[in-house]
Amino acid sequence: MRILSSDVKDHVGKTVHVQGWLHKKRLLGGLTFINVRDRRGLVQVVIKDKAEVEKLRGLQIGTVLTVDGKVVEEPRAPGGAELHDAVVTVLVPVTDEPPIEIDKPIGHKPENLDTLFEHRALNLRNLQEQKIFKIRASLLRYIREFLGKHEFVEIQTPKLLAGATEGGAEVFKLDYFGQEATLAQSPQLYKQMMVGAFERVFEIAPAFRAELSATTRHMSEVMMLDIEMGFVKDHDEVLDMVGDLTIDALRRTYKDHADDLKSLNAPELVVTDKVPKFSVAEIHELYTKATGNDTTEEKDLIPDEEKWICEYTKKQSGSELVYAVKFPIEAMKFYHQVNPEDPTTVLWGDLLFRGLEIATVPLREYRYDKLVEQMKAAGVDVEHPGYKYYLQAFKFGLPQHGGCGYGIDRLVQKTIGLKNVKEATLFPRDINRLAP
RNA sequence: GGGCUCGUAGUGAAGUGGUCUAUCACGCCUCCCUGUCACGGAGGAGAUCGCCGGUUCAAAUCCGGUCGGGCCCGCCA
Repeated sequence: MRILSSDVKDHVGKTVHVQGWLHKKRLLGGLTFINVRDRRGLVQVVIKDKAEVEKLRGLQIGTVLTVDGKVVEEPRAPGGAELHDAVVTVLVPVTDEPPIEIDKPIGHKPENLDTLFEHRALNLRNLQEQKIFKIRASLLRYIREFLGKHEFVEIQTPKLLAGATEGGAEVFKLDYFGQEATLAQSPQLYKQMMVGAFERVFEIAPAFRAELSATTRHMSEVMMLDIEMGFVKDHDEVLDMVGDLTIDALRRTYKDHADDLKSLNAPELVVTDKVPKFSVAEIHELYTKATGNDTTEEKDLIPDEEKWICEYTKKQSGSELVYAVKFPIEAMKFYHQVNPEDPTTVLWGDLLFRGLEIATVPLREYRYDKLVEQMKAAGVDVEHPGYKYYLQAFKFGLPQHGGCGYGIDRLVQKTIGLKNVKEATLFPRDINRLAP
């Protein structure tokens, strides 16, 4: 029966069978140490028999093997135990030298990332690199658990669309049996329709954007968390739900992955029980006053402002999370709700974390006539199949609702403190990478 | 779409007109080594300096083009 690396120490005195990959060889003459890697980590094997060592001659890191050996308690061994009197059986010999080293921490300098992604399948055999994606998996689990507890139904919506989208980002176009289709840049319209069925829905799925952006925070394929909830009394209720979700997921991650985060040099988490809110106008004013760089005419926040307000809030309120709310009407999309208390702004908030926008959190226009009016004003063809069925949901009754589009890759990036969003992505897609 | 930058063994770096017949570290190969854990020691192989053209007595080094990266701005579910 197979014993996993982390359980070896529980079998002192017994002979156990481990399976894994050859991770490291250290030959010291009459004594050889090898590390075997499995899904739990590493186990150290001590080999004295020359014939056993000889089985590994010419075999490279990555060789798949089994080891049968006696578990010996040994304070000098990592984990406190190791295998002795080992019998090695090679299952899949690897003779080619790997193109990158996998048993040492791999540098994430920007100019080296291309090499890492080129050899991603091997690079992810590095235990340090794996931690990023175990943390990512946990974040997603905590998010699902939070939303499940709050009675959100997880849905999946189509990614092949009939051309129309809610506007904004550039879309990928493709041939669909002779007609033009696009790849979804967001499940926006579908999740709103589903409020009419389930009240509260969410989806975790890829979204595709064809922008020619080449920055550390953009990719062509991103993992989006989309949430939509009905019967909300105001914008704050939506902002708080998304804020609470984020705080909960971050706190749990920092608790459960404390060691991993530390070894990845993640910053200390500084959050409060509620995410502080500033209007865009307030941020422009504060930033202009503090830096002398006048942004009061900007419709959106500039990247430097996003960084600045995060640092400001961390200092003033002890929160690395902050909301920018009440965006100017010039920036609105047709599905946003205009602020009834100030028609020059829309009820739309951006959630910022450690200097980066990670989610947009608006309240939707739910009144059919008002929505049609806003769509027409935006130049949208309301008879187009991409919009017709969307409007049907409103015509037959949708309550006031709001939600968010939330960048999972960016959340992972910022949680760990990675410089580039692509480092938080298994196989990133950008303007010049489509493989592996 | 605009701007700025970088391409040197498998990997990461040094070298920015001549002493470069290109240096170092890791990895790889051979040998030595009984407590390694970035093991140590001795030796060895491995690079037409991204590609094309130009300037020059002389180009990894300067210039132009090209291909491939990176970073920022714009744009942005």
